[in-house]
Amino acid sequence: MSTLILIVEDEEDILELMEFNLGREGFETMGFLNTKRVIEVLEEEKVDLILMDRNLPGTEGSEFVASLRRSGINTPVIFISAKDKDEHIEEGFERGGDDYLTKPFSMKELVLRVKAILRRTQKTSTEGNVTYRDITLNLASRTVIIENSLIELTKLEFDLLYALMGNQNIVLDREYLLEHVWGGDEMYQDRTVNVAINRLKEKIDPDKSKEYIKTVRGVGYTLC
Amino acid sequence: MSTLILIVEDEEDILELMEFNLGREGFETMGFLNTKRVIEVLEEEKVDLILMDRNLPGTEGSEFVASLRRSGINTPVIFISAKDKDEHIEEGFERGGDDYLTKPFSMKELVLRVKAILRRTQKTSTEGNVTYRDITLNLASRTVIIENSLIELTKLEFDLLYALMGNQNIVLDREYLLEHVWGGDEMYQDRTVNVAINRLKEKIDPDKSKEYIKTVRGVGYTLC
DNA sequence: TACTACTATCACCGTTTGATTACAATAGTT
DNA sequence: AACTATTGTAATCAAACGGTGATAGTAGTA
Repeated sequence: MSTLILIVEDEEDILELMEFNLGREGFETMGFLNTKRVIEVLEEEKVDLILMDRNLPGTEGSEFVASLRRSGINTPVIFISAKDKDEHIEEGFERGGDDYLTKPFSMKELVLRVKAILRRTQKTSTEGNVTYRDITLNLASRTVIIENSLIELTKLEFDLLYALMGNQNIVLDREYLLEHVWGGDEMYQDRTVNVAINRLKEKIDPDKSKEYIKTVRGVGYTLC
Repeated sequence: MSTLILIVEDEEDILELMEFNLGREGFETMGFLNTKRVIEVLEEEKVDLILMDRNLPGTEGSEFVASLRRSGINTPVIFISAKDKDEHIEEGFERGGDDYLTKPFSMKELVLRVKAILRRTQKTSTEGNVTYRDITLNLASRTVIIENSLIELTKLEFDLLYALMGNQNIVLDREYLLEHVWGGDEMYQDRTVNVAINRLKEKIDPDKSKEYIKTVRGVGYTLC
């Protein structure tokens, strides 16, 4: 899943330069010399960030963004402009810009500001997932997806699976699991882990064909 | 619920100037001349934004922020510095900064960048609508529309629903909800949340056919 | 094969947790 | 003041969860 950046900039050489530099950083870009077809694109494609020149012939870039906002499009925007007076900065921000670059700017700063904005806005979408083979855990939603279908786990089962998945290829002994999954000060028997593992196995692999969790006799359990 | 900005700046007159200008815009500020007591404050108070001078005597501001990030504190940061070379900008961003201001800067630009970051991070603080399935919240008018008809919610119910809708697919535990919805310093019981959720459910889905809010046993609640 | 040590599995049942209702306290309104 | 709306807390109930003991199973070893 790559990141798509839409650029509106009427100076063709600058546009190319921006596309080149962002492309080199692994971003996908779509460049436009004016705002004509931009709305259609925004409706069709999942655009992650817009770089918008404010000094466009015809429409003002900030006016265009303001109209996007009115129609409910909240894609983040970085304005680009030669104007560097406070009043213009203000106007740009007020109309829904997330950042501001004034020409001339270095390509390095462009890339850095782009990354900073994306870091802020993309959060949570990809972070917080753990994967092992065809199992995916999402920590935030506490969901478990196996082979594209949702599996229901109890809190203990989820925590247990998370402990195992966060330590792939490492054998976790019962003492460790009781400490980290069960936690607290209560004393439990080692056997408790066996039963919990068993219940977990039953849920994530009912027909026992996958063998996700391997028992290491005399030690503990592991995903490997 | 006001916005709290924490400022670390060793030049006392500049610090005062910043506090004055941000205060005038309705922000609460806490100023520090060094990083000594900052961590304690971050742990106690809900800080919305940090303004961090990089040229501090002793610790580098960016190094300090890097250590915050390592300990899991993700409060947004704007770096302030006299250094304006690319390499330093880069270092600031890489270490978890969200924006960068170089001295000398105008108070107007400071305020604008602060607002821009807050807009981005606090999401839809007052602007815009939030939707989930056939529920639409309007933050400005604090109204709730479900299936095209208006639903009356109390303040608490609205705030609770907003918290859930602003964190779709994320399980919110009771502690989080008490902190963010109830706020304040009072101590409430976890059970308080149950009852509030129950009342909210009754209003948004009287015949219990929609199942908007899912209970995650042992953890909390989520919209999913 | 026989023995041993460890593990899987099952069923039971106490504990925990959440839903729901009722009540009390408080604040806001008329 | 009387009334109403709001919301925290207590009480009750039902259900889910999970720890434990008993028993069966299995791998390792001689």
